[in-house]
Amino acid sequence: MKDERFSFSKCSLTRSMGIIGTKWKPIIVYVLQTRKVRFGQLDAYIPLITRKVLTEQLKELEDDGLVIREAFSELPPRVEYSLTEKGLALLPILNSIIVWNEKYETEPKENYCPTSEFFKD
Amino acid sequence: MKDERFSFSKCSLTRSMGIIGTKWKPIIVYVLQTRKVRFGQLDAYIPLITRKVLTEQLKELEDDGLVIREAFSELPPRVEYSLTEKGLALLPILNSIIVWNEKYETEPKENYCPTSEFFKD
DNA sequence: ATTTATGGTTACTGCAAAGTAACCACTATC
DNA sequence: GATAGTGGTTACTTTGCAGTAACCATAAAT
Repeated sequence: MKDERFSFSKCSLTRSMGIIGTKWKPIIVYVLQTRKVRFGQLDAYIPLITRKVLTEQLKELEDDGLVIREAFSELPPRVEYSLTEKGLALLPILNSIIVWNEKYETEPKENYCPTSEFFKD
Repeated sequence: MKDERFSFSKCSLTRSMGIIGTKWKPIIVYVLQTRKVRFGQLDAYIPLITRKVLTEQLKELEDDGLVIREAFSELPPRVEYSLTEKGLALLPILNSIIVWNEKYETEPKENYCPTSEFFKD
């Protein structure tokens, strides 16, 4: 997030929300898990995300130190994304957020968060 | 957060970020802890927050089921805010987010998150 | 030439979060 | 009357997130 109101805050919580408190980043991190995933796989697997937003968010996640982007010199072009240690450390927090929400959501809804379970090697 | 792109999402993570992924709500929840705190105390203790935003965020936190607002029939007017069980359950998550950020922040900064430690009974 | 595969990029738009500035209501005190 | 205490409310503005639509580049296959 480029919003300096978040990133320039003296409060660690606020700075953190500037990184993860967005619509798509948590999902991307959650989907990556421990795998290396290609752009097109992410695009196909995360419902409703546009390639424009996916590109942006991956770039920001890379800037924020959560994601590694590995480009290969080959054609068709091939790029793989994976989590850094920092990104991996966020996973249990995301899981606890899901558990928290599902426990206390007023009108319980199904959880359709994409996971990495469906990726084929 | 009124943004329906978050609250109407099928993904529990996205709905959660719609509730907590904002600038001020995490701080407000963090400050409340287990205490009953008055509007003016929150205003005085959370640096830089405007009464306008504080009012809004408290209202939304109440709507989201994280905060209880208790108004007393007296003058001067007295209103007290406290966390619900749902709000209390979020505290350890906020703590782990702080720990995560401080561990992995590129250029470590001081953490000036207001806490409830300074409230006098 | 057209389509497919791969990973994007660009121009534009709408909307909500957050901020600024001013104001409100009631009561009590000086 | 002015100030202070309490808890707000209102009108307006700025900014960035996210979405829409179209396009780009390279290579290979039909």
